[in-house]
Amino acid sequence: MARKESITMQLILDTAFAMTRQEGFANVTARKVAAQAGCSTQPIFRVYKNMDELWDAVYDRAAAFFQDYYGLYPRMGKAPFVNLGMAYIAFAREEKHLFELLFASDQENRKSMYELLNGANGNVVSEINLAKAAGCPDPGDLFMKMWIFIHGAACMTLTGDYDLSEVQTLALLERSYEAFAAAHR
Amino acid sequence: MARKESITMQLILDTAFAMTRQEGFANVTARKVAAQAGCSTQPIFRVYKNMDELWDAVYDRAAAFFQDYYGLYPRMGKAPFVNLGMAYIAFAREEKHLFELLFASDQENRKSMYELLNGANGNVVSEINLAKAAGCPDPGDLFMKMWIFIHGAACMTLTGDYDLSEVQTLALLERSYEAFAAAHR
DNA sequence: TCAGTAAAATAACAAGTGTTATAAACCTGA
DNA sequence: TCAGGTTTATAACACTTGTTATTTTACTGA
Repeated sequence: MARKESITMQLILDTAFAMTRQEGFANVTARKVAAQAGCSTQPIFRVYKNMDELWDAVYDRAAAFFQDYYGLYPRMGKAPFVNLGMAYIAFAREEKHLFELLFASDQENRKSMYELLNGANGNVVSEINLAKAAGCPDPGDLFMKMWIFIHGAACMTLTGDYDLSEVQTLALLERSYEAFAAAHR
Repeated sequence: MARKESITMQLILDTAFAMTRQEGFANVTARKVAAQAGCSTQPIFRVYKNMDELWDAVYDRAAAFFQDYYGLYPRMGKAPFVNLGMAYIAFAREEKHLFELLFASDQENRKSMYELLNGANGNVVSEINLAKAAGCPDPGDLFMKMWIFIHGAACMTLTGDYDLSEVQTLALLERSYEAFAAAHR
């Protein structure tokens, strides 16, 4: 019937995502994706109506990527929220552009931070339950405080204003949790 | 000798700065500045060698603007760092684009966060001295923790993930200071 | 008054952008 | 084999960007 498809949606999304990881979506253009994928710009606009649709796809991919990243990140902290926070800060350091896309940009189609963190596995809910089980009277409030702190460290990483080692960060988060939790008693 | 200058450096910088305030420097183009200033693009490049130089000028102006903003911001907090933090967070809410330019972008010519905060008046140093006078054993460390927290809240306002009132924010910062300070004892 | 000179306006260039028209390539059912 | 239809490549369009010739304007010292 017709010519066989050689440039798949997969290939285009893979390429655009890889470029976003390396240089941010602001530097992803139709021609650059095409060059990287070894084709013309035509297949891109066959698969995605326009660049906005490609952005949506890259965004969803980044969200899934973060979920995987958290899933694979080693558990080193004992206090609630600390493991999630460690992964978050490491993600900011190692995946600057993805972090920006997901957590530090003000796009139209962006999900809320809570939605992204909680993901499909209910990461946040689990941690809040942990805090509740540990006897915290207001675990939601504690989460808010911890997350403001953690987000602050992550954002400072982006601009180079925070540069503590993993070990130091772990201690910082554990102690901050302790400080916030103590204030609740 | 020559024609009188009608488009001054002042006018161009004022215009570019006002536009940056409203829509961010990413949306400031030579033609748009010219249109706003009621002239052609030529005077811009007479005064500034290129757009990068204009960026530098706008950046310095923004830094000075933040200093003024802090100077005029009402003192409502008692604990060290709280007033500075309140102004910082309000600045993020009210001057989104300037905040981004100064504190949440990763440009080449950007100053460090500490430099910007401390300014010409030694704002940070004063606050650290206050904490020391209040008997804090490690005021530098306390500042770091407080500032991570404050920066987190400010960055969340940018993305709409933080939306507490001024009164609530004040209470949050005061209590956080207490929590961090208590952990130092 | 008028020549010289600096500033400003006009217009253009070269890149780079998203997107689309057109033409070539290629696969498959008949 | 070959006609129809889909995918792809090639070009092009329309637009925006920074930046720079070129020309016009207007001021001032003589």
